[in-house]
Amino acid sequence: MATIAKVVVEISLDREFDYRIPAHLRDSIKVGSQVNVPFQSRELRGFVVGLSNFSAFADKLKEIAGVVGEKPLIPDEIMKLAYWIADYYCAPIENAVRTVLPSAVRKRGASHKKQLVVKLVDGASSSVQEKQPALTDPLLAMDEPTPSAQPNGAGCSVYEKLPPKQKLVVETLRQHGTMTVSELKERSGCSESPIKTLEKQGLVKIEEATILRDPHAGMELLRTKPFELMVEQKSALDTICASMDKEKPGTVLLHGVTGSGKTEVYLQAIQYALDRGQGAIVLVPEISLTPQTVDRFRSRFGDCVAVLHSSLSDGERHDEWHRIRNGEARIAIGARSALFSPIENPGLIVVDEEHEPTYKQDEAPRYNARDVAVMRGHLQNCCVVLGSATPALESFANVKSGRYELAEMLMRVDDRSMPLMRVVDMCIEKEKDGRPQIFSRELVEGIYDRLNLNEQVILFLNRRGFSSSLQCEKCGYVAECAECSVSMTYHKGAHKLLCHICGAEEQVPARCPDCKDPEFKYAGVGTEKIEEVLGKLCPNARVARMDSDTMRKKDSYRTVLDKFKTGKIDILLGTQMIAKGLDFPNVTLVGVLNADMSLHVPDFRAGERTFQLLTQVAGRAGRGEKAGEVIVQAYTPHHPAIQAARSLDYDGFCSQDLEFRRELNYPPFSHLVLLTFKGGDEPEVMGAADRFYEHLEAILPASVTHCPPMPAPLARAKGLWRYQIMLRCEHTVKMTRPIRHVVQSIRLPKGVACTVDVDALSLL
DNA sequence: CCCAATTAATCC
DNA sequence: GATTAATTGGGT
Repeated sequence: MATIAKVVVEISLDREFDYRIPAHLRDSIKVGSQVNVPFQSRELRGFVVGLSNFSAFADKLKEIAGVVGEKPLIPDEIMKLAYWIADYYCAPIENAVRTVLPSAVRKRGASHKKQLVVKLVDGASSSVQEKQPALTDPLLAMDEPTPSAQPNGAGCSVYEKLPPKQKLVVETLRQHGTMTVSELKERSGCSESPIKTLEKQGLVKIEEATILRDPHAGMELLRTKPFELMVEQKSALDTICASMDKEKPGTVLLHGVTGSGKTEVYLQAIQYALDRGQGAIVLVPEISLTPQTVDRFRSRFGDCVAVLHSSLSDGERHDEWHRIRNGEARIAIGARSALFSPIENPGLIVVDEEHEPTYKQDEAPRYNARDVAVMRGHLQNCCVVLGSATPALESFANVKSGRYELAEMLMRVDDRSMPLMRVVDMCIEKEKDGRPQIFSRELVEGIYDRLNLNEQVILFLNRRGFSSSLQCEKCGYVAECAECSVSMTYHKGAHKLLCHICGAEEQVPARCPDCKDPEFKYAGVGTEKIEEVLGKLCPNARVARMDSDTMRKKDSYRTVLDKFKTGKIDILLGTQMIAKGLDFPNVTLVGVLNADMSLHVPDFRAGERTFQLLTQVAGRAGRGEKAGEVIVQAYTPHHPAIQAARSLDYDGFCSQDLEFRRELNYPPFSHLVLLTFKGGDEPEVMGAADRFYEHLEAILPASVTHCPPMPAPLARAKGLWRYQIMLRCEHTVKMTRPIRHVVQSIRLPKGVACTVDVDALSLL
């Protein structure tokens, strides 16, 4: 029996501390237990991460003061995951432990809600029906009404003699079963006194019970049955199930074009896991933006799904977590952090839209949930499915190298064809009219045609605001943010200049601050401007703009989409947020206004991102009976990323982009680690980066590609200067081990901070 | 040579 | 992160 516990405390020290386990706690302390420990002069909370009989600090050991809860909060496998994350992503272990356990569970005072409930005493009425737990068969239809009690009871004479108010209370309880005092008061319309009297007479009981805060209360969904699968879907499902049957299940990359029915494959694969007595985890990129997908899981599996929505309250989150922990929920669905749900014996982990950068956390630990999912699958002998219409090149490469299996679905369901994509060369348009155009003639005609046919249009431009800069025509002055190295965006609606990096607001100057000229040039078009132009182009069309400016209010997203679905909007105009997941059958034209924009960012993934974006946006068209069309406007129409998207040639795009990446030793041919130094004083930041690099260079193995620090593409943000060191190597440890060493050995000047981003996705 | 202020070291 | 020990530096 272990006498020493290794503990990480809640403050970020990145190390373990040894404590003696007092005899009376020997049985209750396990790896993963939350404990209170004396630390210097105070008491801290921490987690037991290991047990031992020896300690190098035997002379100064203190005793664990107490343990929180009976069962360890962190199961073994999740603890192993936390360790792997801390190690691989160069993060403090305490940070990783914190990440795998929601704060709603970890924090002091996190508990189940206790309330007083009123219950009919047995025998008081023989006809009372207890509410049945609908756990047994997930395929049973849920929408059948629970049989209600017969109105006249079993001829109970005591009941007949009750005063009317008390009669009403008993009747309410008979119909709806046990409920809280307040609910009972509301439903029966009585005050508390008749309930109290009934209690005195022994007809009802008032007792304390734990109440589950149900985030889906009152939102019953019709249960669905598995659909008949198409040939490709069936074969994909077979691949997944075969993998699950293996002794060592693997990772399956499910490459399915938009509309090929990936979700139904997930659903049936999960059913297979449930049938084997296993659970499942489903990760989606942005859960608040995919209510339709989430609803499909709930309507197939009902209450054994725990939805870890970002808008849950701490209490709801706490309860959902415990519903998973005690096995009541067998399926967890949510964003990134849902990966750490304590699903016991998971048989399947699904990562939907695996290429999405939102799976990467942008604070320590900077983990990628897709890659950690593969790791969890490996640790728990569980199959992992990565689904996407445009898999990341990293995943594609893992198929090629044989690490992942591939399942492909290249046909849309119901025999629909992929939309036809046309690329319009905006340079030619410019020559025709002598000046840059926002809309090409083809796109304008396309819009008019669709409006005449009463069909709908989606227009996509990935830039919000009215114009991306405000420039003086005379002297060339451009309004820039005081804190960041970017120009201020002009927002016409708010009549403000906004910084899209730090959010700073400024008044729009009446005249140029330098030369006092009152004329400004509005350069770079945003969605706000498009909305204005559309108003002139087609004054009768009903246009809705969707970007983070118009989506400020909580449910405006749902409101606009509902309006679009019911045909109250003709043209939906928006940024990123309308690129994914939307499924509107009446949309027959999708226009992409400036496809080059994402191509010209200084990032080796620019081509890949553009290809993905165009493919995803195109997938919004032609999802109904009528065929869809996509018009892409670009200044570099012949760019391989645009051409590949046009001809729906995923493989072709990959082989050509991989060629360029191989030459420069970029991922997926290497792993990439990005070190960023930030601070308020530029020379100091530069100096710190240089000094770090000197130490690092001296101990880096020859296989690591590296060059000296340079200013980040975004040289300054939120008042901080940024310098970067980029490292590339086939093996991550060859970079992270030396980095760890330098981080621990040299001290950065006060006011300069360093972040380590392993497998960085954003290079800004 | 003193004391405040800043910086480094430690926590089991 | 918070406390304590060590070091600095400007004053007399």
